[in-house]
Amino acid sequence: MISQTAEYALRAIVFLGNQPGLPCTTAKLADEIEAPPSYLAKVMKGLTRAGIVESRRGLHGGFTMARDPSEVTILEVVDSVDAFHRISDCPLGRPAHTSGLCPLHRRLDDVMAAARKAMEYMTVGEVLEEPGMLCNSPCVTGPDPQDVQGAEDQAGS
Amino acid sequence: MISQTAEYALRAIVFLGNQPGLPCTTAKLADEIEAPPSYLAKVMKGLTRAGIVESRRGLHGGFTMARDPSEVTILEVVDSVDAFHRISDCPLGRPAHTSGLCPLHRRLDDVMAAARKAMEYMTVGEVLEEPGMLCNSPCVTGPDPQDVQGAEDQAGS
DNA sequence: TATATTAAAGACGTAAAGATCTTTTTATCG
DNA sequence: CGATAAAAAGATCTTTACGTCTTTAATATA
Repeated sequence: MISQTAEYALRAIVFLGNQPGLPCTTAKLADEIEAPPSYLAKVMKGLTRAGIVESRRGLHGGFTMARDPSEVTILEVVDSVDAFHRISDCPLGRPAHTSGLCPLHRRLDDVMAAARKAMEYMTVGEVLEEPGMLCNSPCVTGPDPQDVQGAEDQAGS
Repeated sequence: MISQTAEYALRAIVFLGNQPGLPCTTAKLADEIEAPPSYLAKVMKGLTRAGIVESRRGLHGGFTMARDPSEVTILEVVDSVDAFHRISDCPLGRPAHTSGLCPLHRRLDDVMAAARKAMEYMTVGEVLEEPGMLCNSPCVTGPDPQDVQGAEDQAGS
C-alpha cells in the first residue's frame, strides 16, 4: 500500500523537516534514514519536481524543504514519488459502467478514498511536532535490528 | 493497494456468489471475469485454502462458495491471496521503538488500519444485494474496453 | 579559471509480482 | 475399466518495482 519508495520519501522529508534551512546531501540523507543512496537520489528527484523540496548542486548543496512542513501533507509526499490511484473507471472497461462504478469497485474505491483522505489530513508538521522519537532521530548508539520477524497469524494450513 | 491478484479474487467471488450451488470451472470463470485463466487457477487455490470456496475436480466440477456470501468479508478475500500487512515493528529496527512506533510510522499504520477496517466491514453479500450491475454480470453484448486512460491530475512539472 | 562537490539524467542489473505452460491427481460417466 | 474433464502442483517466462553505476551539468571556492 505504501511502497518502499514512498517510505524512503517520507523518511527523507521528516528528516529534512527537522533541520530547517540546512541543506542535506543525498549521501548524508541516505545514511540517516537507512535508504540505498543511489536509489534515494531518484526518489529525491520526485520530491523536487513536486516542489516539496528544493535542491542545490555543488559544494554545500543538497536538499532543503521548499515549503513549511505544516503545509505539506503525507499524501503529497506519497503521490510525488508513486502516484496513489483511485478507481475512476471500471477495470473491466464495461461500457455500461462508464458513468459510475459497479457495487464492488465502488466499495474498493471507497477504501482507497478513505486511505487517501487520511493521508491528506496528515501533515508533515504534525508528525514533527508530536512528542516521541522519530525513526531517523539519532536516538540510538548502534543499529541492532534484532530481526524480530515471523509469528504472523497464518490462515492457511 | 489492492493488488491485481486480489482484484481477480474479488471478481471471482462476486461471480460465484451470484450462482449459489452451481460449480464454475476455472476456464468459465476466467472468461466471465476477464482474468488470465492459468493465473486465475493459482488465485483460486488461495481462496480454496482459506475456506472461502470449495473445489471439486472432475467432470461437472469447479468452484462453489464454501460459505454464505454474507459471512465473507472483502478483507478475507484480499488476505487469502495477498496478505494485507499492518506496520507492527519499526521498519528501521530501532531498539527504542520495539514497543510503539514513531510518530510517522504510527500514522502510516493508522492509514493501513483504516483501510483494513473498511474492508473488514464490507461483506460479499452486501455487494451482491446492492442494486446495480456488477462488472461480471452479462450486462453487455460485446467487450468494448474503449481504452479511456490518462487525463489524471498530475502534480509535477 | 580550475577544481572539487553536488544533483540530474540515464543506462544497466536484480528481485518480486504477474502470467503461462506442462504434468499429475481426482472425479464423472459410458 | 477406459476415456474425458477438471483442479492441484510446480516449472518457467515476462513485466514491473527496486536498486546500482556512470556520465553530465551546475555551483561554490580558491
